[in-house]
Amino acid sequence: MKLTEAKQQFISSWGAFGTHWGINRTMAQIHALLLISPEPVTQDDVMDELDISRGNTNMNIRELINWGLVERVLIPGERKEYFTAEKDIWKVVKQIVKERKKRELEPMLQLLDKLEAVEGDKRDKSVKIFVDTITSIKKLGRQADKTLDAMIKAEESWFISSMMKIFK
Amino acid sequence: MKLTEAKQQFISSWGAFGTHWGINRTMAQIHALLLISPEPVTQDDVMDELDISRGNTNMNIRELINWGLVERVLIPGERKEYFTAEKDIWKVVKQIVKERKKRELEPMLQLLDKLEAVEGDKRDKSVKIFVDTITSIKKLGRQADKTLDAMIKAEESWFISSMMKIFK
DNA sequence: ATTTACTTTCAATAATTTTTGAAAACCCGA
DNA sequence: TCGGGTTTTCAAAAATTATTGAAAGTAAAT
Repeated sequence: MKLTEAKQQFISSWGAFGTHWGINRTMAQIHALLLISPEPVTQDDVMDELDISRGNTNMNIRELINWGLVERVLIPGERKEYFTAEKDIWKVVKQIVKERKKRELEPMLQLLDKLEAVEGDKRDKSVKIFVDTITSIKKLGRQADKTLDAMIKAEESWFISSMMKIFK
Repeated sequence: MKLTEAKQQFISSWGAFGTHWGINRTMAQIHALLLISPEPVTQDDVMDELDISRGNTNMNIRELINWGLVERVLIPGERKEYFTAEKDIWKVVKQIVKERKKRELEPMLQLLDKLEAVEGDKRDKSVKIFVDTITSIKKLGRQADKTLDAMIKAEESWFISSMMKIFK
């Protein structure tokens, strides 16, 4: 397979992959493009390469910056902005985990705390099953939260070797 | 907070949560409803409770069955079908992990294998960065694959205590 | 064999999400 | 402060995804 074709396949599947994870296709594609670009690229490069509008490109690049996955790069003497993606995949994964934890897991845990305190007699079956469900989701959620915290702090090599020990 | 209100909040946030994970809102809501229902429920119960149409209810229940999260229950003497969700949250998580691994991670790893074998000279910078990116994604992906396999097989208590050891 | 109770399908519609592109804002240098 | 290159915004349009509901399908009961 030729490089050009391989790049396109990568970009398009990374995009499809993204949609399964609540990330929009274009944002994931731009990320993929930046990941495999040796040099920083401009908005116009992205527009040309992926054939999308200026507005769309701009919004999604900004969103990637919010996620901490892409950075602006200023090239001395150049007026245009250039962009580059973090290339260390382990860092990328940690960054995504960190953001999603903050945006999704933490609010969910807060909600569960509130819901667990529902009024009612636990001898009532529907109260019991509700509270039990909430409690067990919370328990697992808290464990996940701790585990992810540790992961965010971990070095890749340390993390992987720990996993190896457990899972052989 | 009253049980009725708590239930509604749970259902609605579980639905919102689902959308961040590539699951449609309704499917997640039905799942939430079944999770907190002490007894098996019928399609009509779901329709009434969530105020959605028959067709929609039917499709999403079937999808939950495909995911292995919900089961049909036949009640002797009753003509109607009843449905019930797996209540053990650890099993639910394992089931979801198993399905998503099969549907997403495995195909991605296969693609990466193909892409890694791209033609071209690694002294060419754009070839090098492409191959390096693919290789490192693959490496992490394979580790995740193994880890998830171990998790799928694990007992909750064993799994959690292993995690505790690593992450204190 | 027909009725009745229920389930499934799917074309049409509605809702939501994404994308566009032109206008406005921004920013640097002259 | 003006001009031109660049970025950002956002209302409108397009694309995608979810939902409806009526008709078709299925199968137990009579």
